[in-house]
Amino acid sequence: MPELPDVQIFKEYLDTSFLDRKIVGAGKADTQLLQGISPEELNRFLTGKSFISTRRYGKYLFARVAEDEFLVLHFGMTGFLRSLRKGEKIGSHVGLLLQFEDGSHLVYESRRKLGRISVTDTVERFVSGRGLGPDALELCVDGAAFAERLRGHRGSIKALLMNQKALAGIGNVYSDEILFLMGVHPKKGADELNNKERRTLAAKTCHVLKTAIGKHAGADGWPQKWLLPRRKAGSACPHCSGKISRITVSGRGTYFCSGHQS
DNA sequence: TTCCATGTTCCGCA
DNA sequence: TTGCGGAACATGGA
Repeated sequence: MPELPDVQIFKEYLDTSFLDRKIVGAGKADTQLLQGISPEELNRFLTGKSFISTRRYGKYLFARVAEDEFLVLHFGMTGFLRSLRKGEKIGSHVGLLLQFEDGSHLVYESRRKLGRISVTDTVERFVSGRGLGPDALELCVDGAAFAERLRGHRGSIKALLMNQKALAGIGNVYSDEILFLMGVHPKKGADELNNKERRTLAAKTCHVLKTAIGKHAGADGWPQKWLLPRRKAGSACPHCSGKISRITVSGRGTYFCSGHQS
């Protein structure tokens, strides 16, 4: 589920398990996933170096291997990181396999191959090149600034939350969760919100992101009152007597409670 | 078989 | 000109 909280968990995984280990080879690089670099170039780029530090911005994960050299990972809809078990055969979904000097392996996997692997010299240049808005979690330090960021958009409130140019990191699942907990209909116009509602939306967004990260993006289970564990048409709403419905908003399958989200 | 799926990008339209 | 909504993309599972 690679939205901001999921990518944050991947970052913490790299930080605890793969920092400062020498890379001795980068293989199995899938050319469908590589952007602006060949498998051979990527291998040369990484071999002999190690991850010095990592940084997450929106749904992107940056692993620094030199002063001005970063590996950039984007996970698409189905990408994730894991280590290789001993003696495990490499499956066809592997998009990148990093071998470390100590014998451990890091695997980037992507079933639907919608992820992207690239390199950059600075995070800032990459972010501005993509036109990404401020990172949603970083905006949480300033509620007023966050609320201000939500002003001036015409489309639906759900589309605004998912718009990476307005706010980087939130996708389909967490935008539904935020609006579910706030009790707002996903098709409500973003320009219909008043100042107070924008502040509430900002606060609710931060609450959802931080809680999801605290729950290890679902590995520790979801809060009982959340939409996530019952993201299915016909499920009973834990807040009212309503039922969960599925509609399409901005071309994405959207789940909400027709009872308390109006 | 058909529909749906957590991602981004591109195109047409207002 | 700008921003929004929907289709397309690749692949697998229900």
